[in-house]
Amino acid sequence: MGQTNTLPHLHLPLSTVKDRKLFVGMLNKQQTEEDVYRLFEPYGVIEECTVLRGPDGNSKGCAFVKFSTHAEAQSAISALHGSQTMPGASSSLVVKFADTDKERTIRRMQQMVGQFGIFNPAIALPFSTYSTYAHALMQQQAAIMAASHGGYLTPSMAFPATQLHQMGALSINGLPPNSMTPVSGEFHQALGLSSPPANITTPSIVTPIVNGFTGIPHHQPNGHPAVETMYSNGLPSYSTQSPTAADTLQQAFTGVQQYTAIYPAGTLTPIGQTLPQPSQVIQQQQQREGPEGCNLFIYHLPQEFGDNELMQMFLPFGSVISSKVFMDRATNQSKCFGFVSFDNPASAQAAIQAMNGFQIGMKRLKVQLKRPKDASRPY
DNA sequence: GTTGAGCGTT
Repeated sequence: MGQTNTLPHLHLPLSTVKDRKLFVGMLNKQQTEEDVYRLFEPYGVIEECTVLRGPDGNSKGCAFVKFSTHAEAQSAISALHGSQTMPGASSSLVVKFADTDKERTIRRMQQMVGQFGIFNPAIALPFSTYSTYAHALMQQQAAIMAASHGGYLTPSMAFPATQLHQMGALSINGLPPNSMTPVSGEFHQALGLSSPPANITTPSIVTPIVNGFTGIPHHQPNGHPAVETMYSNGLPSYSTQSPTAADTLQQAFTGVQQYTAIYPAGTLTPIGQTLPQPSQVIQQQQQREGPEGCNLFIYHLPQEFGDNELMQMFLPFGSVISSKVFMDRATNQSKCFGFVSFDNPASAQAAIQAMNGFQIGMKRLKVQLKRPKDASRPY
């Protein structure tokens, strides 16, 4: 005897909203409630259908659809998730159960950390009753994270205060450190940030190997020219610079050579850092820009450069707090520009002086301060 | 060919 199509409300306690409410993503911005309704109608009785919109009324490209039963919602997922790509959408339709309240709370905290570096839930959340709840949630999350790491890693052990500062974790002014530290640690783990975002110290392996740009011959299996060959065609334009600058540049490119030799394409691990176990590979893209005057825009990067090669190239000028090469999403190819952020403006200026106009192959790097996003703000 | 995207949780 198999299952029969019993009506859920006969046996289950009143069906909770969350197990029959769906989040729908990857709609296009033109699709209305009615369009979404028609899409989901075949799979059950729809009690609610809402397209999420911004303040200006424009669709955010996603929606909520609430069915009358869990089974209907599940069947819609099975039938529709990934089934099609809406015109103008960047990937196929997403249909999944909507976040629970807990997940929503955590998501909000993550957003606030990403935007403001706020790690104190009493500040991050608008109401104190929520902050108590959030704190409990974070402890729960921290326990899970700790368990998955073998339980030995605490944030306070993993990060010196200076490094936390670089990461933007201690950015609340006017709060005594001892009021923040315990909370920030738990929060840090709750957000899955238990490994540093980048190797901030200069890798020791760069230092001893300074032999010029012809480098160590090695071949890459993918048929791309090895990165170091790009620097072997003549000494670039920095020859008028001081010997100190030249040394620094040699270190930079030797770093790239060493890096690519050890970690061929695609790995995310900076040199000098042990390869993480898969369970430790956690999203670490929260941090973005550094302070004003610390963020560089770099254009004409070699096609082969990824985030880590970019970082290696700029590490000799200071503490790189982030590096990002823009990729074409469709082709997964570099767009040959990117960003590097330092923790202080002097490093950024030193990097500009040394690297702007640097010739690589047929191109010269453009290295300049990133344009501020509010560049032409009126008043 | 040019500035931190994208995927969005009421």
